[in-house]
Amino acid sequence: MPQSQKVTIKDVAEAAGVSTQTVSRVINFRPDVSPETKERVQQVIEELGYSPNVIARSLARGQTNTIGVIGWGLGYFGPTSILKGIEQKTHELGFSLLLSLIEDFDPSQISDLVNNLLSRQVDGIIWAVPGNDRMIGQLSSRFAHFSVPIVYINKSRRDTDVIVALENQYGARLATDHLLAQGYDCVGIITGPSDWWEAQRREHGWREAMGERGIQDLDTIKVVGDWSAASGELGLRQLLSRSPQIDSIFASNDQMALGALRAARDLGIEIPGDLGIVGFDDIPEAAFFYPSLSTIQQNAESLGAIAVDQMCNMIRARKRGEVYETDIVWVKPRLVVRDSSTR
Amino acid sequence: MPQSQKVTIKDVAEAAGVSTQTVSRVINFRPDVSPETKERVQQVIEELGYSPNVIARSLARGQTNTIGVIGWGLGYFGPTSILKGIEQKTHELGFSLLLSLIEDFDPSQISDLVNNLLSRQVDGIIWAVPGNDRMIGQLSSRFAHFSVPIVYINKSRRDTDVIVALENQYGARLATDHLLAQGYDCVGIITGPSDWWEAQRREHGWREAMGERGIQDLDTIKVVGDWSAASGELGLRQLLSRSPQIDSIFASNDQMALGALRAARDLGIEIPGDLGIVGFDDIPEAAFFYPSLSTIQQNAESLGAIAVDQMCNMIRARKRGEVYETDIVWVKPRLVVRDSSTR
DNA sequence: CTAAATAATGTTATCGCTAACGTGATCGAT
DNA sequence: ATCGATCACGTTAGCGATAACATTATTTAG
Repeated sequence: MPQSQKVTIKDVAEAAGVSTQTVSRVINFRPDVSPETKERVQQVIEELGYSPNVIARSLARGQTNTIGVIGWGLGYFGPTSILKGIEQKTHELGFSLLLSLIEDFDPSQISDLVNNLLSRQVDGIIWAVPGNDRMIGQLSSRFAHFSVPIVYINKSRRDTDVIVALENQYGARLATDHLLAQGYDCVGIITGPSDWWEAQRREHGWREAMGERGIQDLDTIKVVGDWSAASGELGLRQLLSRSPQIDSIFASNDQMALGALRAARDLGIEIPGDLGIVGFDDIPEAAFFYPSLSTIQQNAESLGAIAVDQMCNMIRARKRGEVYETDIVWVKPRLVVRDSSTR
Repeated sequence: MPQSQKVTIKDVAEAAGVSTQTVSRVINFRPDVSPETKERVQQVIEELGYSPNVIARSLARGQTNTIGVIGWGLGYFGPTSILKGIEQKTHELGFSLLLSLIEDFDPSQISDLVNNLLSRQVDGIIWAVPGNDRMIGQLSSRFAHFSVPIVYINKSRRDTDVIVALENQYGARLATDHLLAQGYDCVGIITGPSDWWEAQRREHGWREAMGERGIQDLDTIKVVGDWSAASGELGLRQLLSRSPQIDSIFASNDQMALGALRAARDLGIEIPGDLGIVGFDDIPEAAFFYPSLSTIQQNAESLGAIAVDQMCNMIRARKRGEVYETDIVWVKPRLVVRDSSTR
């Protein structure tokens, strides 16, 4: 059926004995075509294996039905799940996805990427890069007067931005409160890099919960990791040697929790008996760690899906000349209790 | 600098007092433009913030500089790394990436996806879906007369296909031989679904190594998993109850190895003392399992990168009317020895 | 000093499609 | 019978770029 020579709308029109416009009407399901003509055209389309050239259509319509994503951190469970959610929703809504990944936060590289997406005439851009809040702030003010809508995933509030974000702070509270409720008294934290928004919010939630318990001097029971298991391992060792009163740990992601698990074992510390641990993310492996890891499950795919929904709403609104306004959309994580935190 | 009203080549031409063709020559670095004109045009471009409309250019040139990827299994380390490699190389070579993910192997859905990519006029398609060999066979014969080149990652040989593949069999041999060399005598296998090419090749490598040792009745020391940790856990239990003589395990991926690790612990089996385990993939967490997991490291990113290279070669060749031929390109994995297999 | 080559532009047609407008034919209502 | 509406199309003119060819100077060679 598919052939190498490209069949154009003109070929179809000639073969069916109608004008290209009529063919166009048929393939776009427009009303003013008689049933007979429609049938005939459809049959010719079938026979010739015609399929419209989306590029040409985009040029004529001034809309590409394509959205661009800028992402980071394939290899981490959260960002990957977000991308998966974005892709699914995008296709569900009949759009295509132009993917760009960044490695680091080089502003000029990012600028190039965005310009590249814009010159490819994407209808919108989803910013799915976690991390450095200040830098994103700069970017978003630069992006503000762009010709296409932008949706950000997981960044701090700025009035003019459309944002979909996980309630990181709430998740951290869930984790910390859970440990406290289990009878642990001093919950230390292994947090992510301090300029990451996610890390900040999670730390904030922990501070809040601890503060309500009247626990002081939180900085002495906190250590900063870099999301890697190695940093979690190191982190727990530092934390325990500095503050032996710590009897439980909230780790800002599961990898660091895994590192902590390993450090504990190497130090002869029993989990959950001597030390409780809760992670964040609920990576698929977490249930199989030893002991199985309690953690905060975030539905990252839905974050991505919601972002795409927002995006399409904005595109539609803009097309009709309306203004689309939204608040931040918050997605709630939930606590998954396993062995590492229940004594 | 960037403004909402789109600036076209015409605007630039008028502002610079030249024809659009001259502007086109400047932005495409063609020789026959006088230095003065060139400079003037470039300045106007700068001032107006002009950036060419890639969609229009694609239509005129008949080439989009875009390649489509069909992927599966974000959430698994291997496939995700492949995608990452593809993305990097794609951008490095000045192409854009249209991403499509599939969930299952529904042929009609796949057909739709491919047609979608083709109607978006991609210059080539990379098939980065592991799995069912027979189905891919069908597909690739259907794809054969397509108008764009296709590169497959990790599938079995077919003469007309361009393929980049990991030496799965070799990797499995490395793993099995390593266990045997460590003094283990009976290496059981937890393999992936039997219709997956990767699973087949890995099993084959294991069979080869075991056969050379003169070990018979391999089917009794084999169990089939589904790549998940849960199936690895179950798999080890089944294997040991059926064939107690097993003293080591080659698991076809790290997740299943993790499951086996956990089953062993729950059964009171000491690793690596009583049982040696080697996985496959080298996911970042593997080094932090307890005990740390010996495994086969595959450089999946380079698989993706090579596929893109091949793709671009094919595109270039086709543009010049040449025929591009290749064999399979093989990528070698390597053994990473950790605690789970050394006694 | 003239013909041919070269350099530096402009013109025209086209890529494949759609929007906007135009044109007959049919039809019901007055 | 006349008129406007509606239907079912066709025509024309773009979308924003490039390819191919045409057109001027301006050199260069013989």
